Amino acid sequence: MIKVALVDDHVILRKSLSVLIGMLQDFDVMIEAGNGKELIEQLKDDHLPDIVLMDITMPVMDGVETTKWLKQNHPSIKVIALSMIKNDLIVIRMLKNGARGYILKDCEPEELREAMREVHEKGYFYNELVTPKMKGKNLEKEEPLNKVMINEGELIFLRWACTEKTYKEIADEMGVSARTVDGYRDALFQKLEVSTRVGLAIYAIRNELVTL
Amino acid sequence: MIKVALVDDHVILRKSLSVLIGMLQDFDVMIEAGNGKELIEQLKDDHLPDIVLMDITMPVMDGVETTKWLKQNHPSIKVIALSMIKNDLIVIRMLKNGARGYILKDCEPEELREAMREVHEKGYFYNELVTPKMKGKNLEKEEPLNKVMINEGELIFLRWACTEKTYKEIADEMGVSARTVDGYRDALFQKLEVSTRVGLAIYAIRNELVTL
DNA sequence: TCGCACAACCGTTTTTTCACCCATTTTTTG
DNA sequence: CAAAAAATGGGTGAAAAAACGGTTGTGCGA
Repeated sequence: MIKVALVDDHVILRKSLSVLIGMLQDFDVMIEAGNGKELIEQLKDDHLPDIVLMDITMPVMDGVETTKWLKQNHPSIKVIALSMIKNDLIVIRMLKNGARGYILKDCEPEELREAMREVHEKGYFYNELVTPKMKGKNLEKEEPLNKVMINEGELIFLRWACTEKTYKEIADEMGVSARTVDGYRDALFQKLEVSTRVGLAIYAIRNELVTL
Repeated sequence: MIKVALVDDHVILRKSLSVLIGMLQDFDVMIEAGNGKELIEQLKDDHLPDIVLMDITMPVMDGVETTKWLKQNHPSIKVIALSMIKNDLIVIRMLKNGARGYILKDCEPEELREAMREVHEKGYFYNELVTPKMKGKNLEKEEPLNKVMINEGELIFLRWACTEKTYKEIADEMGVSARTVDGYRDALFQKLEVSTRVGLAIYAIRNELVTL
């Protein structure tokens, strides 16, 4: 029996997915959690899941943070990202933090089953979403995996850009000069191919870079 | 047997919810659709569902549009809105267009079951999300149901506000003067209690007023 | 050690956004 | 019908955002 944990903030999806997986041969849902923190609280060292199906956008503790924590504290647990969106940046962020696969919420149940089986047997599941990101890359190192790689400062700024604060106020929050913030903005305009602050916010939301 | 149709754009949720509902006594999922248009295409006059569980944010044809269409073309079909968010405005919009109930995606399966049963037997399911909106109101009439009632022009503007267009360009798109657009903006700033365009966009997205 | 790339920083100019003031017309309502 | 409310269009000025052209310092590899 392969032990599965489900982490997603929508009860209905969690419960019904639990039923669906429970019907599959060889799989047993042992943990359900509404966010990363709830998952961690339920983990017991002598009774860990083999696989975690992890949503990305969640309150309290999101999928990226939780995957990172699992990699450090329970590296034997294999995380599969379960996301609503198809986006290079978020795929890379999850893989870099230790996810073994990345599938969409509108995949067929059969693909989900195959992903869980492969991850359990081979340790990874590389579908067409993941493969292009793996071409001779070492995910452990900080390499420029993608032209659209956003660095830490830019990411923090991007999240602030989704608020009503002015750039000046964002600069204060981040502890850098207003001009530096302008630089982040200009860099992101180029990388993300947008030209307004609304464009930034929409991008961040669409790519689950912010918790709304 | 109560015949149920599921309309949601995420295959996994649809399939697993279908399994969950199928396990309940008296309920049978006869239609699954990824959006309103798919639902309509599958409807046959001699074999209609009793209940439709309707997601709100969907591509092609969203939950509000689809509910409105069903009310006009198949008033016997009872729609229950199934949403991710708890928000007065979207609750009212769904009810005004004919929905018989409104439940959240993170409710317990038991509440879903109760909602379906009540809607089928009594014609409506009013939980704590809906009741406050019904106090002596006639939803058929265009009444000021709420202080935060957005009119049609403002709603169209609000959707444009989630793009990279300037107000001038939005005015051209809407075929009104730039000043009128300013008026829409100022009215929404007050009603929605925001003060920047990013605030508008975030509100619209958070409340599923736009299809991202 | 010499560039090279890149992040952080700075200043200026133009465009857009926002906050006030207002008038006119249409619709709603008592 | 008359009064009230809502929708539309308008102007000005201050603030913010965006486009542009720069400098400096640091790390890294050829």
